[in-house]
Formats: sequence, C-alpha cells, structure tokens
Amino acid sequence: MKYWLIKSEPDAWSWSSQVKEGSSMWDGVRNYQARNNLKKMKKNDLCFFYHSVTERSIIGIVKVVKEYYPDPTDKTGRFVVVDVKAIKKLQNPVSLDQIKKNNKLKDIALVKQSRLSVMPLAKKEWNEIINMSLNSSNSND
DNA sequence: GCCAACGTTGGC
DNA sequence: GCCAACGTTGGC
Repeated sequence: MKYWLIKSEPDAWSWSSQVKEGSSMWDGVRNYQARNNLKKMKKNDLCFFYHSVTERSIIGIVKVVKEYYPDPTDKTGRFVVVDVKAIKKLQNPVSLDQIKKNNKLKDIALVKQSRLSVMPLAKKEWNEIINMSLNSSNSND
C-alpha cells in the first residue's frame, strides 16, 4: 500500500465533482514525472485530493480503483490515467500554510516542487496530515 | 545534445 | 492579476 497526493484546480475538477462521479479517470496529466508516479500506483493505494490555486488545501481522500492505462484525452499516446474513487472528506481541510509550518512535512514535494501534480507521500507524512485533519486547532507543531 | 524561447502552473 | 519557477520544444 502506497500513499500519494494528487492536485487539481477546483475550477477544472473539484472534490465535489469527484464525489458526484464516484469512480472516474484522473486525466489531463501532461508531465512525465507525474505520469511516472501514476504508473507506480497500485489498486487500493490512497491519495490525498488537493485543491490548488483558490483553496490550497487537502480536502479529501480518494482510492485507486484501476491501475494506469492510456489517457484517452491525450492524442500523443504518451500519458496515462488511473481511475480513482472518492472515499471520504477530511474532517478539516489541511491547508498549504499548515503543511509548510509543520516541520515534519517540510520536505514533501507539495512544498518543494509546487508544480508537480502527482507525488508520493511517505506513510508517516500521510499519518501526519491525517492527524492535522482531525485537529483544527493544529497550527503549530 | 545544448540551450534559448516559450508556455504553464500555482503561490502570492 | 502578476510573476517566478519550472518543464517542454525546437533551432542550431
């Protein structure tokens, strides 16, 4: 079981779209590093769903329900998608600000590589973010 | 194969 | 809305 974080601009594809659709393709990735991460995803891996730009918060959790296959929206045939399904919304969204302030999370790609849209998370980083989502008063650590 | 130019992303 | 950072493209 691996853990990931995937980003979307809520204007393009939001958490509520994901919930409404249930299981759906995670398409539109046009970056090789992100694609390579998609290819490493296994069925039942979990991903944080992050809203970029307007909200800059992790809002929910999705599960990989189908491993990678070619992205039908990509005419070059170079990129892939996975299918993901909304599992649950976080009790409290975890904002980019909170993540940046958390010393245990200072090395995650979300902070260091702000443009990467699909990134792996270590289990302890995953757990740390889960903890933060359970505790809205968690501003410092 | 290098690198300048360009386009895109995403934080601010 | 701006712009820095970064990835990609294409000319050489």
